[in-house]
Amino acid sequence: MNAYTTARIALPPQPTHPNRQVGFGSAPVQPLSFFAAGSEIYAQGEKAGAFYQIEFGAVRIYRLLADGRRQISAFHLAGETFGFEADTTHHFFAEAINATAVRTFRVAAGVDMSRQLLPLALKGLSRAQEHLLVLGCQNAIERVAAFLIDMADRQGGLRQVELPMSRMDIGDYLGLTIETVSRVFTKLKEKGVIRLVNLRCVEIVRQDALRDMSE
Amino acid sequence: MNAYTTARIALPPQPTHPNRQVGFGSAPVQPLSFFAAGSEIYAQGEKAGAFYQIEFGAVRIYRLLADGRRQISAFHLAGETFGFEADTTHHFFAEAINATAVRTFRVAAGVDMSRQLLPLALKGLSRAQEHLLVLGCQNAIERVAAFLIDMADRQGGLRQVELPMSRMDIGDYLGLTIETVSRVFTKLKEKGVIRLVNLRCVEIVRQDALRDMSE
DNA sequence: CGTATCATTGAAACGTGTCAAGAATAGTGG
DNA sequence: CCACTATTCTTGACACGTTTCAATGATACG
Repeated sequence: MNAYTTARIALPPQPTHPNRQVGFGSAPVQPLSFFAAGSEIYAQGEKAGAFYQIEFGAVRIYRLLADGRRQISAFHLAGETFGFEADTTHHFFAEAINATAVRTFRVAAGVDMSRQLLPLALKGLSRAQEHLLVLGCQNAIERVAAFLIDMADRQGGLRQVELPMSRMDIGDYLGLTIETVSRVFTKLKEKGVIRLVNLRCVEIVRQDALRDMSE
Repeated sequence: MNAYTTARIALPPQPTHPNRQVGFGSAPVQPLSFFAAGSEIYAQGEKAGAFYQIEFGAVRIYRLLADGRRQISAFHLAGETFGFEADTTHHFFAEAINATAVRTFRVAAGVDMSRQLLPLALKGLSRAQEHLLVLGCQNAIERVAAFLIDMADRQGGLRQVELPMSRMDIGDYLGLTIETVSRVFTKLKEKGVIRLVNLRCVEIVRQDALRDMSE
């Protein structure tokens, strides 16, 4: 058992269904599936064959190395889509970060979804490549800055940015330790670039400065 | 002018055409285009709208940061396909590493290529995500080991692996400096895991050991 | 209110980067 | 074909950034 599988519940709309078969099979209506914070949406090695759109909440997509190191390849927020694979098998884990609802779209055998999936795949590819640039070239400050800018943009460019994930998640996404992430937040705060409204909410005080830092 | 744009020629089959319009427009036949070592196939910001299959040679796909740092997001070898984008614009540079010939497939306006492109996009996504794991979690030795294993697998799993790219290219791909790449090669050599046949050719002496290292 | 979890901060260790020199390789012209 | 030159690669010493380890502080939960 590891820290990522804790599943606590206390949710918005409906009671949560840890059972992730909810909504599968009944093709036309695509009902919602609910996931508690930390619960698994799918696992590496499982059979793929559906994609998921987030109604509310947030999801982390990750892989594990044999020794437990974790790389989060993407976060997905409300409105975004994830879960399609090159293979018929999932190569990643998907977990709800918070209380999350997803709409599941099963791909029926024999039905060609290329037209719908290609833009999603290309979007994912584009994001992954952007992330490669960050991990391959940038130092801790630049990585955190890029992350905050990205989160802000995806939340409509508001000054207040919600961070649904923990420092550990951010670290595993950016290839840094939680201590380094924490130190960078402190440094950005000291420079007056951001303000920590609370642990999970950042106010971007000087967006220009942050953008400069992110490259 | 930078080191990456040197274009020297002395080629296999036909005379090289530095003009990369060769083969475009003439839809049905898809003739070959030739590129000298270091020459550009397309640039960031250019209009996209085609994809390319490598007949022979090797290609690097990369982005640049404002200060000149370069992230190579992928290498492509003979038989592989690259060049499609989420957007109508290229977000990357593509350069021939060596003397290279590519077959260009123009996507005519209004024609739906989703069915053909989706598997390619998913393959690219899968590769990018694998690479993310390497850059996000692994140290220098693990990165180089993973790189060599990948190159070996893509060349049919032979003991002798050709490395068409320079140490600088490898470094920019793995998020390391050329010095670190060089030191890791030396260390792997000392451990008897690889043998440097010459600068651009590695013999994998103990594949098991290398695979262990790559994770 | 007490306890577990998560985040911050500090000091020291480690790995990789930087800078500089020398060796090997490839390309050029006699 | 050989020597000359430019480029690329290797190696070493040192600097720097990030990680590790450990302790303290803040926050969420029962």
